[in-house]
Amino acid sequence: MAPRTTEQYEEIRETRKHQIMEVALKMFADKGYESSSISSIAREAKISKGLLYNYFKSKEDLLIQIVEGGFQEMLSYFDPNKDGILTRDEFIYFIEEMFGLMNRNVIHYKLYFSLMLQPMVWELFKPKFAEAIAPFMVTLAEYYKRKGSTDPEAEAIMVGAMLDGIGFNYIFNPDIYPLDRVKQMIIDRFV
Amino acid sequence: MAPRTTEQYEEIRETRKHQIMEVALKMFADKGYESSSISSIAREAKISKGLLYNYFKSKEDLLIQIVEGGFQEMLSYFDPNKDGILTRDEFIYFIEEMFGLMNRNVIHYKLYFSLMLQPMVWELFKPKFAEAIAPFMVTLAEYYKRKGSTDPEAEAIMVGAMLDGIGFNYIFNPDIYPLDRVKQMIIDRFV
Amino acid sequence: MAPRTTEQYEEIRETRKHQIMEVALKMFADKGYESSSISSIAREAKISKGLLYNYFKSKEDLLIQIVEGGFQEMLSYFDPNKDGILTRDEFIYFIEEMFGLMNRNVIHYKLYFSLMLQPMVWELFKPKFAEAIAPFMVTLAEYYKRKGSTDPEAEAIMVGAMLDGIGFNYIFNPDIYPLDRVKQMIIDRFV
Amino acid sequence: MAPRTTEQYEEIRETRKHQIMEVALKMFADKGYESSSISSIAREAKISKGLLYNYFKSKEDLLIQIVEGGFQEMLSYFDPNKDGILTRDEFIYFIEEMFGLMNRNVIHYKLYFSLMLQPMVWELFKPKFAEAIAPFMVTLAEYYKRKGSTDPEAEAIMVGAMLDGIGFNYIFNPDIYPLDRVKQMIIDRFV
DNA sequence: AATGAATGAGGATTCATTCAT
DNA sequence: TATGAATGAATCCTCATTCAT
Repeated sequence: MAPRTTEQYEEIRETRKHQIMEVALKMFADKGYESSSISSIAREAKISKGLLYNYFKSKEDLLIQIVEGGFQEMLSYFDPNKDGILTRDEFIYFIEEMFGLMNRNVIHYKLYFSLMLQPMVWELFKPKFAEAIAPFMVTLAEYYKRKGSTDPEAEAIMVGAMLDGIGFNYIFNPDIYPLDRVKQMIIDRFV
Repeated sequence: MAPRTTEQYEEIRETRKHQIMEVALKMFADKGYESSSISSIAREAKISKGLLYNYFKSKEDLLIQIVEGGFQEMLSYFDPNKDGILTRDEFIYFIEEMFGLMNRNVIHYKLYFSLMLQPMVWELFKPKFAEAIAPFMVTLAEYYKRKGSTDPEAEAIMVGAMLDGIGFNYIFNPDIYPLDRVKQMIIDRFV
Repeated sequence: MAPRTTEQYEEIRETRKHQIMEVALKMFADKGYESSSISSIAREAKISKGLLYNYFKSKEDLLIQIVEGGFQEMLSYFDPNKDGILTRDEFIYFIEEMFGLMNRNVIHYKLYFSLMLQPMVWELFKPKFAEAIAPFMVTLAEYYKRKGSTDPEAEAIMVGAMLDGIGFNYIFNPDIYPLDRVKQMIIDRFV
Repeated sequence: MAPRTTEQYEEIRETRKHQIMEVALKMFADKGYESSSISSIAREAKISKGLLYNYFKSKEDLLIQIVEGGFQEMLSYFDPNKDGILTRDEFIYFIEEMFGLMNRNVIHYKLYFSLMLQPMVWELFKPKFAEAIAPFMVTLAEYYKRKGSTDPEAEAIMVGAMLDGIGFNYIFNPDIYPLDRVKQMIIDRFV
């Protein structure tokens, strides 16, 4: 057989890497970062420990790559047209997307929440996250200001907290959580 | 010389125990249960590892005692008169207490949130926690039903999520979080 | 470079495993199970503590594998043709083998005796051991019955005790113990 | 109340000491020396750890005192009239005593056997023991020589081993072991 | 004489990481 | 690229012993 081309190798590498990251994501989210051993991740991914270190230079590096991988998608839903003005429809769209995202990526959410509570790890991601959240909060506050709220900033913060809280609760019982009804309730009450 | 009296020993034990629990609570909340070693807790508490085991029969026992210690106070604020009917004033009182509690016990909150995300550890507390929450959600749903909500259950769940979310956000920036204004907003909007 | 083949790994494992078991057998027999630390076994075997756990999942597992390893040979000498009837020649053959075994495996004997006296450890082996001994005692009692003994069962028990006692005494002074002469004496007196 | 006299104190000390030794003997014999902790011995004896160290300067010292305490009685039965000549009646008397001793002191036997197998501990007692056993073996060999045995020394060794073996077996099942029948068998066959 | 709090060394075990092949 | 043997530091925990009271 002819030797593989560089592209083929590159592709194999990419596949393997995702395969490992997927397994690791699941384990980190399910059992926690500390409680997931490299050995068990490698075993689950059906590769050797040595090979894993060929793709990730450390356990922490593996975590970072997983988190950053899922991060971008999530951020892309904050104020989609980036004009700083949130219309009613955009807000609804955003809520819809937010819940859809939550639904599709429970496991990522679980991981993010758990990481947020481990300061040493969270320090790594906090800046990026804060940077992405801040403008959204401003936009949201302005939305409520236009609607004549008595304390637009507090209202924005409250809505932000609510979304966090729902995500937080949802990850524990994704199967029975009435996500759609809660979504509707938010739209009725807060848009 | 005569040995210490039972009371003297009792007092020493009580003091030491609290000293250890305080240090451990802080470490567990700050770095997570798994990442906090018995060695570091003992070092921080300025005692030997061995002594810690004189007071707690295992690391898990230490955690349990810390969590259960803080649990009681928290539970006492759910529907104070226990009649299953939540009046407007009781609801406001509850919200006020909830926020006061949050304020005074940030660190306990941090610990609870972090525990919830460590499935293997959370198993230990989930039952008690669920048992305590359930009646409150029922009571809350009935409150909204009486107010004529279109979907009382979803509304109760949403409020629950919001309180969780606020707690969650608050623990990250207790110093600048506008807890009072958010509290007022909740009372305006949800009571 | 290519990784080792499965066979190469298999061979390494087999070698190492025996190396560890040999050292551990000696230490367990010499100093007792409780008094032999994994650290010292690893040191003696010139490997790291960690590696030992690559081959045995616990200290207890190490012991079990050692004991069961030596067990099979020993059992194969009880009533070789398994018909439940012990002829004079078979009895002599058995005695001969028993002493030969003792001679070759002093250290295993020493281990067995020492294990029998550590109730918590012995629980692990007692059932298998009893199971192996019982039919032999029955066979032996029948042998003496056929010979017209007044109390065949007591005689069988006595002979069993004697063999135990000889083993027990022998392990303390294997170099000067007159094993052959005692063997002859037994054949003269008890066959 | 009048202060206690020196004798009274002495008596209390002696009582306490025996109380501790009795508890410790039982634990050492039942669970092994290594597995019996000073804490548990003190707890069982209903005294404090500190007090135990008031009577015995170390765990090893406690063991030594226990063993030496029980040693004397046992030794006194080897060739009672010390004349070096064993008559048939003396031999029978000795056997009887031996079995009686065994019966009354299973627990001491158990401890001795277990100690014999821990060389580091046994070194402490071996000399005394050997010293006591040797003349008995000589006497016994002479007894068989007088009876015209083909190999008196081997026969003496065999009988010694048998007694050891019976003791060894007896301690594991004192309740069901047919001590009397075995004793009778020995007298029939070896006296 | 008596207590039990306190220590610290040592025990079994786990695991991220390295490396020869 | 791929393997898993090998390491050693760190983990939780136990226990003989000391000591202030």
